Amino acid sequence: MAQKVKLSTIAEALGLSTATVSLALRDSPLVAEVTRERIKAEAIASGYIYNRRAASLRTSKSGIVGVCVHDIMNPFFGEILIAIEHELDRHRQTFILSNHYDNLSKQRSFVDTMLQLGADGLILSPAIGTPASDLELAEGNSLPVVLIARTVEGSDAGSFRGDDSIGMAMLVRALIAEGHRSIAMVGGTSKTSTGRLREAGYLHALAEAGIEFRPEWRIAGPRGRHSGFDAAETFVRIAERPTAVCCFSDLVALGFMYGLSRAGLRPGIDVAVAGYDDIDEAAIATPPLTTVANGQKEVGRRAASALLARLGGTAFAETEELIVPELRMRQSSGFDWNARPDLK
Amino acid sequence: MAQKVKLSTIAEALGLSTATVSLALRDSPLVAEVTRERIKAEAIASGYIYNRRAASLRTSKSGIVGVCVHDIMNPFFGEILIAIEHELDRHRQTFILSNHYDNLSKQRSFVDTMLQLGADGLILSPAIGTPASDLELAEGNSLPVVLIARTVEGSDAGSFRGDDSIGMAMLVRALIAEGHRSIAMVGGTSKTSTGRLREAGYLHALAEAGIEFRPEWRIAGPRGRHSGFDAAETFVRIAERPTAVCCFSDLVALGFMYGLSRAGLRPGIDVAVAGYDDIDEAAIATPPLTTVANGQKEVGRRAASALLARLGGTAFAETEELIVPELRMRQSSGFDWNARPDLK
DNA sequence: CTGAAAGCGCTTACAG
DNA sequence: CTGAAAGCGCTTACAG
Repeated sequence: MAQKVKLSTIAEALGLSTATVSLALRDSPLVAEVTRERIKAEAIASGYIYNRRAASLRTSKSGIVGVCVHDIMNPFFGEILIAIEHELDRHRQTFILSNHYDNLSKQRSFVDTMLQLGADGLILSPAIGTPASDLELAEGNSLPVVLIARTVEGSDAGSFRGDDSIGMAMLVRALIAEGHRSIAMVGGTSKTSTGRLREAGYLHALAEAGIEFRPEWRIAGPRGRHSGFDAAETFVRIAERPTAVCCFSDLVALGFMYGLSRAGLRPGIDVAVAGYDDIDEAAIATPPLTTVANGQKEVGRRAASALLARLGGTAFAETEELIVPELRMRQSSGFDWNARPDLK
Repeated sequence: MAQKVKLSTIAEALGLSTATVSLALRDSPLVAEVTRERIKAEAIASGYIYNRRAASLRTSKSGIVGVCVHDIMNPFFGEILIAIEHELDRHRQTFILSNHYDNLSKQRSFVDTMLQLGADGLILSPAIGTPASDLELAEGNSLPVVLIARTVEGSDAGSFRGDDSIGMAMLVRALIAEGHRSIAMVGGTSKTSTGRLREAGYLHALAEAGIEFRPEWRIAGPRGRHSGFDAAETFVRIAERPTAVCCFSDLVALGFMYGLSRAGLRPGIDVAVAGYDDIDEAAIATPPLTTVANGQKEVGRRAASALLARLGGTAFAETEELIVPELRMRQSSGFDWNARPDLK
């Protein structure tokens, strides 16, 4: 390791030119097979390390895809990210992952870094308040952008996600079918498209069934486990407590169920609870969580494929059709009417 | 955005040299203030994007730090990563995050990519089976490595982590103090230093109290929520069922508690359960989880500081001292002896 | 099938 | 305080 090994080191050792070495290392048919083998052997023997920065400077391709979401620790994104990773790996793209925590300036500095590194593409779950011009800045500097989970108003960047309003409406309809006439919604914010659409689905299903919505049923805000937990405190203080609660996400629902228990209420018995996303944990939770499968894997796979197609210059291989949500009924919504004879 | 703007574009527009522009943009005192302001204004006006690849090729500094752990979705790592991110952000280093899923060849390809991109440093939670030579390869190519959570035998790479054996021993002693004489340990593997050390602490505390360890008490393997859930099935089939269980991690414990409930046993009442790590969720879980605080924030902060110090050429600012664990007693370990009169 | 030469966009001594 | 020139390590036409 005394001296850094570069193409020219190999070339000199073998009495060849750097051009030949470069071609051989990338399996060009232009180089005779014997020569290629000699070169590869020498590269390994000498501990050669390919300098991507130099190559990238020359070719203006970096093999890097940037991925930025609110929170990589959120299992919802985790499942999407695994699918993206899988897809990008297959195409030997390096991916750079980051959180923006819904902080616009963090997201901007990420996009900036990607621009500076010459990333080939971007997959974004846009931070709250992302203006279309931010996406145009990237696109304008030949950095294609694909969106996941959320949309950005006024932008024509493709977005891959589930059908949030339909999904939430399906869920609320199912709760109504179980006999519930007072249903709260916990979590989510109107600042995101996801929040707006799920709330719209909730309100739509209520209206459709002729149930009059009451403002105190809507506890907006929570988007994580901890804030879901805290929301239970607000919930138990509602004068005429709803018999069912649909949450913005599974994470919120799981935290909310912890909060109900803490308050002495049994989820699934005293209060019906439902989540959204069907993350891995939902099926094993206590009680198992009723939720809506939101196609995370499909979202990740399609977004990555769409981006790769754009990089390859191919026409959009993937459609932007919304992924159709599926209901997962489990015990958390199995409200026990016998426990509340007053409501019968 | 018609033509790509580079240093020379700005230089020409202003009738200056690229050298001056380059210096001005990096706030060199060598450039007169008026000139600097003119240059900066022009850079912004023209939409100039700094090309880091070019700069990095020239300076052989990339401003990139690679971070690779088994699973970024694991909240244990999540908490470490936040601390690392915070520390690196302050020093304007870009960090590239990746999972290796304890797959050695994934880890190798990550290290390789970092080498190719000319990363300045690496923070690694080494995959199972990582040989010291893998770390030497990186170091030998001037890529400094700092370890978190685990150690690598035969390597002198600094490792930042909690004192696993002491922590687990403390926990088991506490369970013994509550009156338990039969304590199982669920999860973890002897293939990692963490697994070996926590098991050693467990065995040590038993021996110390004169309790004879029984092989069926040790359910090795699980390291995630789902496998913790599955382990409960094995646990309930133990002939003389232990009254307490200490788990390899909080994630395992949380899954295990779900599993116990599924099997009809009440965690904290029928079986005392404890975790390890004190992740955020532990305190709000049902029941709240007894565990050991493992200093994730401190691990992340120290590891990042140590790496940055090495990059800066400073002597190691952070010591490699193990972080002292702290007990967090909560209700999950509050076994109700009255529920099992046979054991009194 | 192989080589010589230019150039990607920066930064860094070195002059002036 | 500013400029001319070399060079980081690749790849890519272009010759031969």
